[in-house]
Amino acid sequence: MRRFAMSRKVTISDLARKLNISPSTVSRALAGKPGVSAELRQKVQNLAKEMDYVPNVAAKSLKTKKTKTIGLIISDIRNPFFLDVMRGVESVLFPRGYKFIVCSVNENLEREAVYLNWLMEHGVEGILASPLTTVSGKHNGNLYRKVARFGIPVVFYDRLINGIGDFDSVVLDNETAIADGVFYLRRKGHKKIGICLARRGLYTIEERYKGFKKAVELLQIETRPEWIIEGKHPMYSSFEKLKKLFSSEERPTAIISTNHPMTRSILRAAKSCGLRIPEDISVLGFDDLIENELMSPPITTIRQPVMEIGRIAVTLLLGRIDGEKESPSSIKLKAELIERESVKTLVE
Amino acid sequence: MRRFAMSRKVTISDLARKLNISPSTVSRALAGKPGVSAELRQKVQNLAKEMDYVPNVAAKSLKTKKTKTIGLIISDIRNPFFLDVMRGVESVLFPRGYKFIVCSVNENLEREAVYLNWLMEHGVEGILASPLTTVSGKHNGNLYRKVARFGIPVVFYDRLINGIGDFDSVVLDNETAIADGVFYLRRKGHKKIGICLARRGLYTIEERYKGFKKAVELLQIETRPEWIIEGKHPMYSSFEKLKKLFSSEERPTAIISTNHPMTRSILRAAKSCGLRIPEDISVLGFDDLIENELMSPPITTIRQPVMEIGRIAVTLLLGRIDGEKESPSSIKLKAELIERESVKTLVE
DNA sequence: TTGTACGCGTTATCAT
DNA sequence: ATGATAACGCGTACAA
Repeated sequence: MRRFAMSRKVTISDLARKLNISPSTVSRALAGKPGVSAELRQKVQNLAKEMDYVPNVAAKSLKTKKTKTIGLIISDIRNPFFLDVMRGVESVLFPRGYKFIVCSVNENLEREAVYLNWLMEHGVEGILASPLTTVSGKHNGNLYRKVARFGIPVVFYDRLINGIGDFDSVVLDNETAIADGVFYLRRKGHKKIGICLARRGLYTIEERYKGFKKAVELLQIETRPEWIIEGKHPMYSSFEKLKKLFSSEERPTAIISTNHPMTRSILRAAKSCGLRIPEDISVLGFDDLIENELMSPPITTIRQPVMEIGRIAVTLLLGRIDGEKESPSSIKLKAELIERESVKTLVE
Repeated sequence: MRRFAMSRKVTISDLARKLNISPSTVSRALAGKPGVSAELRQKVQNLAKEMDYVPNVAAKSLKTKKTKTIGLIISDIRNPFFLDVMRGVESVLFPRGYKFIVCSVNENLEREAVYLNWLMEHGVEGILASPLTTVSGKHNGNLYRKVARFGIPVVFYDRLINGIGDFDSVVLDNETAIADGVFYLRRKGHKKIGICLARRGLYTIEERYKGFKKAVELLQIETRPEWIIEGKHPMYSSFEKLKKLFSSEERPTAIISTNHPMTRSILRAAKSCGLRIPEDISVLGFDDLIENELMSPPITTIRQPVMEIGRIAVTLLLGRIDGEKESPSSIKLKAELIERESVKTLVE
């Protein structure tokens, strides 16, 4: 099989020349557009395969403005939450021929900005984003607006930016999720409940905290400032505070987590303090990975429908890409409480 | 601040016209190339910012053949292994201004082929791949070769394709990893050892199996066909076989896992059979996620340097992209045995 | 230092 | 049904 050494890539014009027809006909034939006889089309397609023709997306998108690519902005790649989001996203993107660029911004505003600019330059057709807000309330809202003005639809998932309502979004009903958790604990007889806020400022965490406060007030449950553990930058590091709390006599009977890494911290801290679960302290986890089931004891947890979030968000996005003009939809999904064995039933 | 309604995107020519200079000068000014006076350059850059100029990568790459993008082929997105690979990859890509497209082929040959073609069309500058081989020995070797001929460098990570040596690669020294595990178990007094092969045919798994057989023979350790558990399609599903093995009186004293999902299956099966670890059976895990540490007991495991694999692979790739012409390097990394509490010390 | 002219590979428009 | 031509936005060799 002879083949040009390390030659120039074969283009539509090469095919055209070889067949003594015009490039436009080749283009039509390959694109499956009308206006080419069936036989000619066949010949073209055969030759294309034979000559290893590979279409050039850059040239194509210069003309059509389509790249069949979207951007996926992830707030912290270390959180396995996003693995499931990616699965959900991928499952609808692949069949439609879309690719995605992963942008892990690591809770860093500048990185988010850099990536947004890259995505614009790259010509992605849409962006799925879990946007960042710092403790001091800073965010890239204006940049997101610029992206939208630039003609690139954006869908927020998992998180929102406060005061920016003109985007589609898919998030968990965070308040209710935690409130339901508190109700559950109360039903199990718990009246002293603490909570671990993975990181102040984050949309999800603040929402969950709101739910906690509301429920606690409603049920007139005791809680104390020392029982509200706040994570700090970097995430995953409220370990020491937890140990201190767990060593104290004044600890609550149950503690609620607000995301998966935080659940891990809680378990680790309990372990290192020699506390048994649920005998010495009850734990209500957040997020549900397989490991929760494997633990001893298995962890009772608040499960969010993660793949669903990804799937719905990307479906919304593709709708916009296809020209959907409705006003923005704000979707809130319900969490589910998975009962296992990390919460003790207290006698009243 | 007046701004054109929903106007055409601003291009280099727009900037040029506004400043009464030529597009080429604008191009040079923006690209930081010599041949423009400092003041003019400033003026251009200011105007660019003011007018929200966004460079068009498609047009640029049509000229330069550079997209600042690579493809990352992942064999199964459900395996958290790849989260760490992505972290490693990202950590060296981001500072260099490269983006990456994630392609999860889900152990499916056709999907791998589809993605490879997309990546070629898309004009990625390089591809990082964990290539697939089926039980029957099929693989996309020829397609990978075509990609290479097409001028796109490929680096294999985690897995290789048998008989295809003309690519750079970064993999674990799988044989030694498992062999060392066997030695370790033997030192702890174990003489009846089983192994769980996550899925036959996969490069990594077969290599690990080789290491097992060699070590077992060398040490003259007893093993039986029933103690070699084989996963089947779909992955993660040798659960029933494990339960059968664990319920039998004839079970080994220790069992070795060959990847993370398999470790989970083992633990789950042991649990459902009421076996205590390590009293009733010792478990040597493979891969190390945080959860291993949180388990009761914490899992002794073979840890591969996952982020390193990603980091080295992408570094190799960027080298090729930069024109490195050396002959392919095959890098093998060593695993590390993390001793925790899931392996019992047997009296001799 | 700056401008002119062309081409990258493709598609869309208009003509035949 | 097919062909000719222009245009997408940018970089670059060459000219000035």
